[in-house]
Amino acid sequence: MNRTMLTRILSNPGNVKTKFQALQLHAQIIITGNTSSSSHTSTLISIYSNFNNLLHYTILLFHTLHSPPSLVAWKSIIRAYTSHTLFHQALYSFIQMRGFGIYPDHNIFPSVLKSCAVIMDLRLGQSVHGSIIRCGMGSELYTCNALMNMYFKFQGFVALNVFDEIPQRKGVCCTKDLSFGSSESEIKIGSFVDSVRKVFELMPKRDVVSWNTVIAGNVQNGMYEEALIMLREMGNANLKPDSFTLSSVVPIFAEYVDVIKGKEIHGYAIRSGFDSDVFIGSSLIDMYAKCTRMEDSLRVFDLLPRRDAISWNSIIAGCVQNGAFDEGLRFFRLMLSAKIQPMPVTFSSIMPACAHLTTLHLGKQLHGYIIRGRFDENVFIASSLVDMYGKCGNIRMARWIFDRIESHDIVSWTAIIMGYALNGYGNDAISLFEQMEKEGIKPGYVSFIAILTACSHAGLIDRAWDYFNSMTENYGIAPGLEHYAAVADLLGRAGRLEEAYELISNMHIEPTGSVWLTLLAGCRVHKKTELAVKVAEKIFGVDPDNMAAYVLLSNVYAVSGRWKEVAKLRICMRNKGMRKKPACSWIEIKNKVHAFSAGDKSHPYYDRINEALKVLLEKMEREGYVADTNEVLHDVDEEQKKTLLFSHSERLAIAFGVITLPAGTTIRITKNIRVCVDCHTAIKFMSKILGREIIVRDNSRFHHFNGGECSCGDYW
DNA sequence: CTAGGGTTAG
Repeated sequence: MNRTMLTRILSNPGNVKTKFQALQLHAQIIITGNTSSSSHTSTLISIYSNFNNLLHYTILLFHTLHSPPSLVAWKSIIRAYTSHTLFHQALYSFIQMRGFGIYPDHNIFPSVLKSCAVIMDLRLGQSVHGSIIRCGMGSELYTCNALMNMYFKFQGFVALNVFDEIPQRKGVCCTKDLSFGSSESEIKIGSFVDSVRKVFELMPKRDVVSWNTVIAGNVQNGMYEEALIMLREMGNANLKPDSFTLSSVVPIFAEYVDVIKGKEIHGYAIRSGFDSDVFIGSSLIDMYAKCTRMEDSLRVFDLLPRRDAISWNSIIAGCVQNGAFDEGLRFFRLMLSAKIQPMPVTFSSIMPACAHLTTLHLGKQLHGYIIRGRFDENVFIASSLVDMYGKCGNIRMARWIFDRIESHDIVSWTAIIMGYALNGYGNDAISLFEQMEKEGIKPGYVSFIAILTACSHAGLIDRAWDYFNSMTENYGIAPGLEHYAAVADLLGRAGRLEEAYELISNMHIEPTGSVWLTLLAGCRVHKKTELAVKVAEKIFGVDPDNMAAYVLLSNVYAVSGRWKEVAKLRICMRNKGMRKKPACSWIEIKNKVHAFSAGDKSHPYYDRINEALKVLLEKMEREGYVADTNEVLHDVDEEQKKTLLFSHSERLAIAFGVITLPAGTTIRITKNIRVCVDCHTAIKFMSKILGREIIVRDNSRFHHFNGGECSCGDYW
């Protein structure tokens, strides 16, 4: 190859199609001794920068330039850095280029603006905008699109309240190095949406990307109505929504829980042939799931021709959010066997399933996976681990992980406080809450649920009122159903039933059946039949099929011996097709869950369990245990009542734990309804006699039995 | 030759 041929090739760099050709060309330049020609080298840099894994050659060549790099060379190196997500380096090169007095041309600005947007350099971004205007590029289509995108990213950044961090985020980009723009320009918080509007309005021509950028930006900043207006205007401008538009718009209807509108978009996507798009698919899966339409969600997932990590995340999160925990776990396993790498969010989505199922072994397994994948430093994941261990009753592990989180945010604080609350350590929860406030973290809606739960489970009425009032007065948070329920529950169980009734009657939002239900439970504990009937009527007024209310009311009647009423209720329930869910307890032994229901004789070890219970009972009675048959709500004689008590599901599960687990280890069981008074007393005796910790999780909390005491302080 | 999208914990 001679010089003329070389020049011809280099004058038409678009002809270089493969990496091999590029390398060959490089060799030719060296062979023909043309290395000192900076125009040849610049062309080669630009050729190299088009290829993905030739970044090192690009950089190397760039630094061998003898004379100051040309605009082509600068653009190539900036483009190469940007495409390798090395945004700081890209911006540094841009600033250097300006330092050489070289004027950028229109097609370099989009990359520069993107880099500013990614590394959140607000100052440089605005400064580049100034120079764009001064270069007369202020109405160039691509540049304007990139500008609008950048300003929307900035807006989101400001909304996150992390504005203080900006000086540290400057990185290598020091504004003073810029030879253009006002280096000390003030950043006006909240003006970024206005900046977008200005850019958008001044655009002489807008394409689909312009509209998509504005629509997506509005959605990401929570301005849904504005986004929908823009969608309509886009149509008026005779531009058809594409797959990008649709996948930005679908999340709006997920947020609005508007499945009708969501389906409309879905239909449009199908008609336009976008329904196999992974992006749209994922947002549709999420939208249907948030609208509790899991069948539709699953169908979209099944019909996707290609599934990436995000489609898997969406379906897993959807299942878990809708309470289909086993299904969620199934998809998680399928994801792993489909060889799709889980992402940090995957764990955050699946963890609540372990927390709800209290499958500690599964949670531990996931924790192991997280540590091996080095995901454990992610705050999201750490918080969900704290939550999971707290909800599985392993408060020590929850605390251990909590203490290892570098900087605690509101979510991790709330998770640990809730952990202590559920496990009956009300005072620890309160001192953590105070510590959180001291460290300047403002408690939010959920934090108050946690602290009120803590007060409720520890019987701290005055503290609860203090927090309940301070929530509105000091933090401007209006109490929601959960807050009312926690306080009503506390008052109810403390016997202050009239006060609870007053509270619920004067709520600023309409009370639901479940709020009244807490009071009904209080009536049952304190045997207040008249009030119970009144409360039950309130419940059936808003929620006629509330089964828990039927069960509680029938228990209230049973306590006061009104068996006729009990029978009437039973018939009523049967007519409504309701069946009382049988009491059931579980214990996990060697990763296997063993379930027991009261009087259940089906377990293969039944004889040994029964024997163990008998031995235990003898020892308990010697220690002073007397069976309390008051709580047996069946119209039977004393002896039968005792037999019924002794075969309660929690006792069977504990006895099975005693005969299978090594002596001294903790026995953990889960029960689907509240543990009864007599079993609570009995388990206290058991923990003392056996000299081991027994942890019982019922449907609302944990009981840690140790040395004859329970963490709930007999208050539950 | 440069620009835009989906999933997340209490």
